[in-house]
Formats: sequence, structure tokens, C-alpha cells
Amino acid sequence: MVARAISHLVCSCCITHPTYQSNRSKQLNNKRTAVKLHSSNVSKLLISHVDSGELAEALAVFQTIKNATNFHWNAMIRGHTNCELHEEAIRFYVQMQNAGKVEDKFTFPIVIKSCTRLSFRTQGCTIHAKLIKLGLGSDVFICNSLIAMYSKLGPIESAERVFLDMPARDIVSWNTMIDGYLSNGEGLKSLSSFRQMQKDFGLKPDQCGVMSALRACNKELSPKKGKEIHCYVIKQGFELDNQVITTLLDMYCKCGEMRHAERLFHNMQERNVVTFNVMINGYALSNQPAMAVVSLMEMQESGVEPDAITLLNLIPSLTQLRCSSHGRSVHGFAIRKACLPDLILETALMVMYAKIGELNSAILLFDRMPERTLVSWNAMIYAYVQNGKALEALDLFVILLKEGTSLKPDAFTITNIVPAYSELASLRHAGQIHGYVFKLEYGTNTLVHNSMMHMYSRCGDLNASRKVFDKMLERDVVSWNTIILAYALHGIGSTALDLFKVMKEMGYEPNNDTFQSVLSACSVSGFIEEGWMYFDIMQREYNFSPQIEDYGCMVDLLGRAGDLERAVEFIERMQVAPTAKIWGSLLTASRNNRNIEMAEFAAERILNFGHDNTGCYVILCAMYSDAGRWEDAERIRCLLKEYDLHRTRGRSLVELNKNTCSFVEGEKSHHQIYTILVASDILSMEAGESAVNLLNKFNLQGVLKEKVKQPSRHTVRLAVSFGLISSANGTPVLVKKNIRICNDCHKAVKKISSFTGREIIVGDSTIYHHFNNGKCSCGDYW
DNA sequence: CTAGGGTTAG
Repeated sequence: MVARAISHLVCSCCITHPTYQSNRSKQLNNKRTAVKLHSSNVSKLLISHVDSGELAEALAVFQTIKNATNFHWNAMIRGHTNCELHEEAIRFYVQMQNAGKVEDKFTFPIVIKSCTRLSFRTQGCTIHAKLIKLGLGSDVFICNSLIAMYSKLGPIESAERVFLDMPARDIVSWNTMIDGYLSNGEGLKSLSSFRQMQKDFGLKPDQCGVMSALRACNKELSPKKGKEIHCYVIKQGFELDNQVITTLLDMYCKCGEMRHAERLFHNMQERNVVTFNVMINGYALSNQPAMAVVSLMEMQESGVEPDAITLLNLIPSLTQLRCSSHGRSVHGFAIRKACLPDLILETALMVMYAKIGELNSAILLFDRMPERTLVSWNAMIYAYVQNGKALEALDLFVILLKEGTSLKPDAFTITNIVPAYSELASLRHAGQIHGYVFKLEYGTNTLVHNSMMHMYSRCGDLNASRKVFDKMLERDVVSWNTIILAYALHGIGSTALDLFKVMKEMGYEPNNDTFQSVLSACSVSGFIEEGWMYFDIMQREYNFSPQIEDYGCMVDLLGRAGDLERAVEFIERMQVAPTAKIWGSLLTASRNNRNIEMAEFAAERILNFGHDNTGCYVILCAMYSDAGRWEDAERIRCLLKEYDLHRTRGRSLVELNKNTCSFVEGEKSHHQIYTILVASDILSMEAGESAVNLLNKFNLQGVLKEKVKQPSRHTVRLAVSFGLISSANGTPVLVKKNIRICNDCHKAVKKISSFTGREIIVGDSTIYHHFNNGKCSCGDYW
């Protein structure tokens, strides 16, 4: 039965393997010598070849043996297993059975090992059944290899069962089980087994056990337990074992205890590539990218050659230093050192290029990769997303799905592609990807849910977002951050803050992003006192240094309070250099407070950055016009013309049941445009605007030709009107706009929501406005 | 004769 199960492996390619070819010339000689030897000497010769990995020679000797015993067969299998030639090993195993031999207690461990390496779970189970029939079910060696097999191929419960049913366990049994729990993500079980073997069974863990336990500490981020194990290491005199020390070093690095790691590192006798690699990785993890580079230099000074993993571990630090030339030099170094092509390194380089905004380099790498895994695809998809290329990301996603890559998207693919859907902000497409994800059964994946939540809120459906959140079985900090931010994005700060309180009550530990969400919530809803309180708490209680986004929220809040002078003071005292966005917040605040001088001051700062400053000019121009300073307004208009800058064309989308309609400023391509214009004018008039534009049936053409500046013709108005007349009463109307909604439209839509009794949701470039019964969720400040 | 072992991309 076993033979049949694995017979598909049996083919003739064993002879073509390089190990055989390289040694083929020696074969004949060996054959001749072997024939002359006595059988016990033949066995010795066979073993000596097997032990030194000379498989061709071993085979030659084996072939001279007339009545090969189990001993000889086992030796041949073992030789191949040890050389990682597992298919060959299995082939010899099959041949052994065909030769009428019955496996013994020495055969099984090696065969099981090869099955494990080949991920032959079914075959492994068959073998398990067979060895029980043969009465070998209690053999310690066999059980240990079974534990290893079930730990790697699953289910872990089977490994546990074998372990518990053993009449006697040795230290390897424990080590294997401890490591098995660990590789199944069960760090705590791993550590408790480690303790149990000592306390309840009086066993003294060896170096292997210690190393597994230390890695369990990494998983649980428990430097405390790691230190206890460190003490044990010293007591047992394992300090001289380089591998143990390296694992300890890694534990301190991963648990964020760089000081301890550094001390250990400096006291080490012998530092090799791996030691340096661990340190370089540690500096990256603890946000000390410069130290990672220092470590690399130390490494080179002490004559240790970097390898592919060194470069791999270095990449995050170089990315963080945002130094593209260093990044490139790593790439060049990899090529010179012949580290490429290397699947993992190439993917890491791709990610690096994507993060520093060199999308083209990432694309080039991806296109030229000789081999790609799902990870590479996922990384490339995210590379597009990160660089604002949502459509390209979607294209690649579709290629992954359709073209015979035979790869199935996983949870990472989904979390990477979903932001592209958020970017598209199309509810209809959001629903489609949601349905697809549902089919893939990632229904319990927290990451996937988090991205869905974010997508729905970005697409304008706060309820759907909340529904995802409520249904989640396992939430993490990101889930909370996302739902809090969702309410902030929809201008409902009070609910956002309530959720923050619940989050803390439930014992979740807020992080930097949490406070960003919380401060945004305070900012959108104008909770000035709360804003300052949380700004203070995050620094004092949580020791977070404010990020630029946090400062932005505070500037918004100061602006809301009308305290522009204090806002300027605040900006100048920030711990980070102000960005154009920060001055942008001041500009917005100046506009809302009708403070032209301050607006000019902010605009000047923004212009210094030399980006696309169109928006800045547009705001200034509008402010001058509002204040009746026509010459100044005209001056700005001339500047715009001179620099060939064009005001972003207004564009509004309305999401209907089955499709999306787009209205672009100055375009009248919609086939029902006349009806829509009439509807819009009627609604606007009803909302109390003067009827200058009310259409006269007979004068349609004239009206259409006219360059419409009137607010009643703003694209939002058209989108809202069309939404209202083409959807059922009682359903909300969802409109999205690429630029900020103007004051007139905001006022009008409030009234429209009142007399039509409909909820109207308008997402602009900043937030979603929920218009209901004549009020807007933004509290008229945005 | 047989079992477990340091750093590693999204």
C-alpha cells in the first residue's frame, strides 16, 4: 500500500543526479575493490561512504552485496536522507519493500524524516499505521520523528497525541514537542512544556531545548522569561555554545532589549556572519537604522563577509533612512557578491524601492525575477498601492487571478489589494471584493477584516464598516484604530471617543496610530478640550512622541478655536519640521476665520515647498473675492495663468444601485442632463437660493452654453439631484467629490436633506458629510 | 545504523 502511495516517485532520474555523475568515474574501481572484501568489511565500507556523503560510492558497494540485509538498506536510505535527497531515500525504501524486506525500528525514523521534508503527509500517516501494526509504536526514536512530522505537517494535536501516549520520553521528545508548539504559533504552550519538563520530570534541557524556548520568548515578546533562560544558560555552562548565544542575542533584539543584546554581543568571543546579521536586524527592529549601518561597518572591519541575509536585514534600515543611494548600493553589492538571483532578497529589494517611491525600479525587478512566489506578487501589488497606482494594482491582481500562475490569493493578497478599492472609493466594487473574500473564507482573519472596515469607511458606508467591526471574532489594536478613524472620517467624533473608552476598558493597549485616530476625531468634531487632554495623555502616560499628523490635528483644533496666533506659535515649537500640510491646516483655519493676513502668511510658507500649490492659490483667490479685494483676486488669477496652473476640475460621483454616475465641471455628457439641471434648479430654489438659473424649457440651449459659475450648477448639486430622483424614497444618497465642498453647496444640501426627508452623504477631499434633517455631521466646520 | 538545532522577503 505504501509502495503504491509513493510509487509515482519511482523513476529513472536517480542516476542523473549530480552526486552520481560527478563520481561516476570512481564507480568501477570501487566495485572491483568491494567484491574482494569480506561481508563485514563490506558493511564497514558502505557505512563509511554513507557517512561521508559519497552516495555514488555507497551505491557501488551496495550493488555488490548479494543478500542485502535491513542494515544495508537502512544505510542507503539514511545516506540519501542525510544529503537532503529525500525522493531518492523514499525510492530506496520502496525498493527495500519490493525486495521483500520488512522495515525495522531503524528504517522508520529516517523514512519519516524524508516524508516530513517532502510534505508527504498522507504517506506519513500510512507509515504511522504500519509501524503500529509491526509493534513499533512505543519506540522512542520513531515517536520522536512522528512528533516532528505532525508538528510540521499538522495537525499539531496528532503530535501531542504521540507525545502523550509515549511510555517513556527522552529529552529529544521534549525538545521536539517544544519546537512543534512554537512552529504552530503556540509560544505559551511551548514555554509551559519547557517548564514542565524541568519541574515535573526533573529533566535538564540541553542547548536545543534552550534555543527553542528562547524563540518562544520572541514570539511572546517576553524578555522576562528570556532572562530566566539566560540564567539557566550560564548555570549550565552553555555560554560557550555559539549557537545558544546567538539565539539569546536574537531574543534580546526581538524583545526590544537592545542594551542587553549589545552587552552580550561585546562580550562574545567569536562573532560571525550570523551574529552580525542578528544585530543588524535588531537595530532595524528598534528603530536605530543608523546603528544597523554602523554594525555593518564593524562587521567588515572585523573581516566578516556579509551574505544575502546581511543585506536582507539591512534593507529595512536603509529604507527607513530613506536613502535611495544606499539602497541602490545594496542592490549593486548583491549583484557583485552573486547573491542574486535570490527570491527573498529580490522581493525585499522590491519592497524597498516601492517604499522610497522608486516604483519603476520595483517594477523592473519584478518583471525580471526568474521565479516568483505569491509573496512576490503580493509585494508588487502593494508597491502599486503604496505609490498611488490603484488601477495598476488592480490590473496586476486580475492577472494573478486569471493568468495561469496557479497561485491562490491569500489573506496578504487581500489586505494588499483592498486599499486600492478604498482608493477607488466605489461602494459597488467594495461589495464585489467583499463577496470574493467571503468566498475565499478569510472570514476570521483579523487583517482582512481590518482592511474591509477601512475600505467601507473610505467608500462612504460607515454602517457597513461598523457591521464588519461588530462581527469580528478577534480584534486587535488596528481594528480599534480603524473603527475610531472611520467615525472621525465621517465627522462623528463623539462615537469615536466612546469607542476609544471602550477599547481601553477592554484592555487594549493604544498605540501611536490610536492617538492619531483619536486626535482626528477631536479635530473633526471640534472637541478642543478633549483634544488637548489626549495630546497630553499620549505623551505623558504613553510616552509617545507626537507624529506630524498629530500636530496637524492640534493645529486644526487651534484653528477651530479661532486662536490663529497660538496655532503659529504651536507650529514653530513643534518637535518635527512643519510640512506643507501643517501650513495647509493653518491656511484652512485662516480661511474659516476669514483672516487674510494669516492666510497670506501660511500660503507663503506653503509656496516655499514648491510642490503643486494650485490649491493654495485657489483658496487665497477665493478669500480675496469674498472680501471684495478684486485686484488681489485678479493678481492671483494671473499668477495661476502665468505658471500654467489649473484649478482642479470639480468632479462628483453618485453611487446608485447598479452603477455610478459621474458629473464633471463644465461637462454635460449625461443623457438625462436636462432633467437633472431642472431638478437641481428646483431643489436649489426650494432650498432658498435665488431663482436666477431656473430653467426655462425654451431656453435650454442658452443656459447650457453659458459658463456656469452658479453654485446650483456645482457638480455636487447635480450628483445629489440625480441621486435623489433615481433612487427609492427612504434610501440614503451617497455622493463623492474630489475637492472640498463649497459653503453654498453645504448650506443648500443641508436644506435639501430637510425638505426631502432624505439622508444625503457627501464625501469631499477631507471628510464625509452626513446631511440629515437640515443638519450636517461636520457641525459646519471642515 | 535511527529523532530535535542560531539569522531569512509580503
